[in-house]
Amino acid sequence: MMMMIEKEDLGLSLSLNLFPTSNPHHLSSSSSSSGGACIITSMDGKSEARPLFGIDVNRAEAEEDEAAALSSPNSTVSSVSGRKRNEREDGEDEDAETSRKKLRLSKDQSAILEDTFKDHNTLNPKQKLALAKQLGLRPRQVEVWFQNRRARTKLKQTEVDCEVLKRCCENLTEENRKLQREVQELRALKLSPNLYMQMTPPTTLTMCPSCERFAVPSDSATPARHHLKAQAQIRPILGPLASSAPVLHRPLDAFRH
DNA sequence: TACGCGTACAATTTTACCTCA
DNA sequence: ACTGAGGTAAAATTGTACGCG
Repeated sequence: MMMMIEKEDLGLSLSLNLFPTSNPHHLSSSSSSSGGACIITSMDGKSEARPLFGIDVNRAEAEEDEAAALSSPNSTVSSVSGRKRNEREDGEDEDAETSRKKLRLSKDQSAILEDTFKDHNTLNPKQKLALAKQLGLRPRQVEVWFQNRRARTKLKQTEVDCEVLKRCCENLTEENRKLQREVQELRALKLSPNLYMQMTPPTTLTMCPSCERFAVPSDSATPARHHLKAQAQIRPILGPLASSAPVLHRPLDAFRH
């Protein structure tokens, strides 16, 4: 499974080239082969007669779709209502088996689509039509590819965002742990007053840049708004323990008891 | 304002292909 | 070597929402 995941990384749908073509536009299915078929022997040993590029579904209406793509850009589902959309193809109800054969894009097709997607992740009708023509696909297929590609991109981005948030959460948890320890240490110091009087200020003692005073327990009990803001601003200079805002003055709460 | 059309998107289904027992 | 089950990615479908003329 891992191999597959690597191979298909980020939807770079580089399918196995079952239809090796020397022709860059390779679409061996183009013109001459429309309606033709080849015998495919798959890895699992099955052999089947399969239209080149699965264009039984695809190729048949390519031309009429091209015509329709501009005037009534299609192809798109919402414009087909009233009857089942998978029946719209051809009108004639050929074998249900072949009516939804899935096309596997060739490497070249995928590469071209990817390149185009890099430039713009949506297509206007003219671009769609041109690309479809270039690839020997139906405009609808190009459209679907872009839709799915956008979905993959979004999913990937969501995963990245999730990972960032996860790390952020871990950092905050760790910092919280450190601050809790600090609180405990300060409490322990408070229990021995002599030591407490001689101690150096705690690392989290903050100074308000607007009034230039150190925050003391009484201040922090009813902090003015600008104090809170100021503390957040100067926090970065207070050392490694002070790296995130949400728990700003908590350690000082320890002095209240 | 209602309506039809075209498009994008989310969710889902279907298909092709891979790995492994 | 062959086969079927299970899993994954991606092509395709379906339903919905939105903007525009």
